[in-house]
Amino acid sequence: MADGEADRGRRSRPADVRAALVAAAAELIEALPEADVSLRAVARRAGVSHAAPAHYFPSRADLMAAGLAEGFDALTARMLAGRDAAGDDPWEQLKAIGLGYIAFALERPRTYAMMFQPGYITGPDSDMARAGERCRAVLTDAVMLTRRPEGVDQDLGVAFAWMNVHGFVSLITSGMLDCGPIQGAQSTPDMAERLLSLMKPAYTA
Amino acid sequence: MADGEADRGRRSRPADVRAALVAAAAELIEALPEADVSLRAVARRAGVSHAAPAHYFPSRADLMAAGLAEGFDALTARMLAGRDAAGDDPWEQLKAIGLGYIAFALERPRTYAMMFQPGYITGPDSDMARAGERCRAVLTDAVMLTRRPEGVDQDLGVAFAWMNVHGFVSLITSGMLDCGPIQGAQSTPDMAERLLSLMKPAYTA
DNA sequence: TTTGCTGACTTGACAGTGTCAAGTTGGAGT
DNA sequence: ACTCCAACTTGACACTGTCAAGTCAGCAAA
Repeated sequence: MADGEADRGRRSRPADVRAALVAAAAELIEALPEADVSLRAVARRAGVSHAAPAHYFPSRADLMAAGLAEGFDALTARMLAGRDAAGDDPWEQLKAIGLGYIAFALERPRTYAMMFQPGYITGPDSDMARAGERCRAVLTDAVMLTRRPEGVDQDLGVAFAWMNVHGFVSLITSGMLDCGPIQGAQSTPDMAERLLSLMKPAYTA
Repeated sequence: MADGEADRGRRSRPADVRAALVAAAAELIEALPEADVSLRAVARRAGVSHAAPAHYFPSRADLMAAGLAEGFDALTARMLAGRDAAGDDPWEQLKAIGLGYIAFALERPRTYAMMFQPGYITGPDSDMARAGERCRAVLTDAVMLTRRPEGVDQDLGVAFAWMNVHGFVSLITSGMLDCGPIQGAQSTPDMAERLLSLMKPAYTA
């Protein structure tokens, strides 16, 4: 992205290999169980030797973190799309953000689960941590606009909203929660909508 | 446990080795990151050869599942202890169950996280699945006793409560949520109490 | 007592893994 | 033309899960 000349190289200038590795990692993260996403499998898919990743990433965790940072950015985009499609009511906007969040997590369950796996965020100033921070900011802004009951400060409101959507998708994807047999809920999105509606009292005056 | 004669064997009758393996697995699951809990490390800790586990468990996942089933039972016990220490009000009982749930998860974070990792529950009639079912039953019973607003059926109530506590502890243990900087919350349990209180409108008429 | 058998492991091997050390190579700079 | 160096590759090591084969105590039958 920094330099524009992309014409000269026959193949694989440094930036290309790095980008290919990250892209391959992102693909395999969604395609395979976490334990099977090996450094060597990523290298194979990117068409480089098994030790090439070591030149760009100190360890397997760092390569995974690069792929997961893209996941956070995609999640952020989904939340923003939901918000912008909603009306002007702060609560409706917050709910739309939550539904966008849930939609992303259910579409890319393995990526989502791995994003929250401890061990991949190395430090508070890593790419992945900053991507996560941008994601959180969307939620924080939306909560800030709501008029909450007394005692529900902004941080509490953010925590409540986040733990609801995160808990929901985690239970679904881990197979603990079945939306099928639940009375009156035809589908998972329908169930998500009904559940998020239960949060309303915390975000309306 | 099934047979009483423990005197004859010089050492390691079959039940002993199996139990030692499960106990070693449960210990290592809490002591080490998930990827480091290897079949061989468990076997070493139990004092048997690296292939001994294969005689009792078809694969690594099955051995882990046995350790995690114990985790579900401990979680169930914690929830029951919370409920029994609470008063008669159904909502207070439900909240106490939630706080017990959270306390367990924060005390044994790695065990808890692994319990919800997909891939360890092999089938609906596995030991681990049944332990999970017993755990869920405690929550279901407590929700059943509450008087909920119209439209909040029992399944919806169970899902809402579960996703709240599960989401909370998952965000905490994955480092996404810090209780430190949150206004007015001195500690994580204090924060948990304030957050669970936000669920009250869904469980009171 | 000897024989044969079976369950409960152990030993050994194989392919695959993350990571480190050393080698190779193609292009830029002088 | 020569040097130099980044960008890899090759090779090795210890470790992993799983399978095949071996060992060995205890027991039933002869």
